[in-house]
Amino acid sequence: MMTAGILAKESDVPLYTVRHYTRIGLLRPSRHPRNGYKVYQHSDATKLRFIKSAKALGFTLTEIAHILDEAKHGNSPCPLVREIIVYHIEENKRKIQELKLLQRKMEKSLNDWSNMEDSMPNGESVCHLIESVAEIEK
Amino acid sequence: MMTAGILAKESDVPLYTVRHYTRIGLLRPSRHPRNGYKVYQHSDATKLRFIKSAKALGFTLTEIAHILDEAKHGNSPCPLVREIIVYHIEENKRKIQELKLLQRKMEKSLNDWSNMEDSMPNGESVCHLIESVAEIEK
DNA sequence: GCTTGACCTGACACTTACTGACAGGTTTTA
DNA sequence: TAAAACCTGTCAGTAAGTGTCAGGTCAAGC
Repeated sequence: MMTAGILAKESDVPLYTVRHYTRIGLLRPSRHPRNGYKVYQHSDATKLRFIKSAKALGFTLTEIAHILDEAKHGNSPCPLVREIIVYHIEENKRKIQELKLLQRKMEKSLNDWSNMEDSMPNGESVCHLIESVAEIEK
Repeated sequence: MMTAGILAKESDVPLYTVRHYTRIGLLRPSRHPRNGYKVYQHSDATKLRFIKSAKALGFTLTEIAHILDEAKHGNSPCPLVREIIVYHIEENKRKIQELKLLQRKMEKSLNDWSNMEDSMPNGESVCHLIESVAEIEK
């Protein structure tokens, strides 16, 4: 039994994150009958810890919501967890390749530009440095 | 002199993107006096081409807006372009390292989990697979 | 018993770069 | 002349927060 601020502090999570999770329904506090303040339980701290761990493993909040939902319905969320991480492993591999490609492209551009003068913009060109990269790719 | 649809088609950009760029002020069409339709010039096509190229090099729309602004004020945007790409090269390097770390973590987790049974959630645990990863890290 | 400061509340705007849908007005083509 | 194609502005949604606002509540000190 605690307020949002206490839960945030004890779980080492910013207060606005606790509020955000509450707003999107990941956390479902009850209400203090007297003042209407949100009241969190010990199980919310467990849940918040789980959310932190899952996020650190690359799970999105939407996926975490599905996992929590599965658990709430009395099913083991583990098969879903295995399925999601397999997908993330593939996606992340793709993403890394994409960023590496961009990295090479940026480094090559900067290098090529070292021999080029700055130019003034006109109706046909904004910055010939960037336009030259597009030209090469054609 | 053309409408949004024509500009989009000629520049091979989705119509909603042209509208989006217009809404955020990257493109500034005049108005047809008769029907109030937006009217784009040849220079907008040049600009749109530039935006496409800059985006492909990793520039954000906000950065592109600054570059365009510099050009509009009659200054060469090239120094700014060089400065931004140097920053992106560093940032992207960092991002790649971060994703590689995540990749190793995910692969190790999936591997470790192959020897673990699925579990049922309770008040102290949601999914022991994910919680075990957090435990190891402590 | 009252004030002050810390804490709580909901609501909203902003971030990135679109993506999609909506209702209604205009233009072109058959 | 009517239907098809295209135009308009506006709004909501995406992911995951981050930040601000005005105002309500609580505990401590005087």
